[in-house]
Amino acid sequence: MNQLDAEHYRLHAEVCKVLTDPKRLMLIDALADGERSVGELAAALGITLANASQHLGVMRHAGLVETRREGTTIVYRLSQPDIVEACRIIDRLVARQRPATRQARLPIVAGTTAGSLQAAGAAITQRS
Amino acid sequence: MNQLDAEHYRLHAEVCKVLTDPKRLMLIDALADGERSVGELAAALGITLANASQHLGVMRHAGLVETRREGTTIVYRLSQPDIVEACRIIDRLVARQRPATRQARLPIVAGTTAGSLQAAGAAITQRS
DNA sequence: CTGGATGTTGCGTGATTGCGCAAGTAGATG
DNA sequence: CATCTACTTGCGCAATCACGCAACATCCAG
Repeated sequence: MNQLDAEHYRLHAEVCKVLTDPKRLMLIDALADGERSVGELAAALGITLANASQHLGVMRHAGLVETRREGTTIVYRLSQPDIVEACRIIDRLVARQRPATRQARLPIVAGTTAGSLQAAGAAITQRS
Repeated sequence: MNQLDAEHYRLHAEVCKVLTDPKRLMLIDALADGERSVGELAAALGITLANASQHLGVMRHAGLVETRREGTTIVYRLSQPDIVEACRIIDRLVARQRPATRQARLPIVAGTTAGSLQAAGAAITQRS
């Protein structure tokens, strides 16, 4: 079962490095809904075009996304949709352990934002 | 569907940072089989005790492992076994894209090692 | 209390990473 | 060809990381 293959672990780590940046995770989520141009993605995340391009370049280099040219724009899509599945698992894992860290920062229940409450609710209800 | 929650993505990225190092991936695989002491793990990976302890410390800080004291030894176990599932997905993903990168490095078919041929075969047959 | 086995932590170093900014490339348009 | 739009890439900086080494902590035995 265990591979004991150092090279394999190195490549696995290499792929995980892509998931190391919040913006790249947002890009994956954005692309999970379908292909998008660099400009659309940059706008969606509220980052510069150059920055989006850099992150997408990293992802492309790792083989997680592919590009298609359409006129002057370049359209990105996930080439390994399975990665979304892996992200979902970690999402749930984070949601599971987030409430604990949240409580540390929110000693009182009262004035929480709608967003955080919603997130907490989702984490609890969340099964699937 | 999309969370659009920057904090969530930050935490997700934080967890993924743990998976960024080959040795930590090996530790996860080793712990997937059951709990082990630091010494056992260090020996299994062929690294120093200090190094293993450091990596395990990172994993513990991220909430992926927990410890139990047993005499003088300290036993680690996965506290989020789901992480193994996520790793499996990325494993398959890597195995799927490895042959491609291999071919780039092995222009001729002839003298390939048994290992790489086997890996390539597995990746092709693989379709689960 | 002494000594030994098992882990953990602090420090310094070399390497990697993310970012903004500016320059460069590629296709469309006039 | 000139120019505009949509991207990409090179550069320099600040921050983070992995590792070895050495010092420290913890538990057990005698």
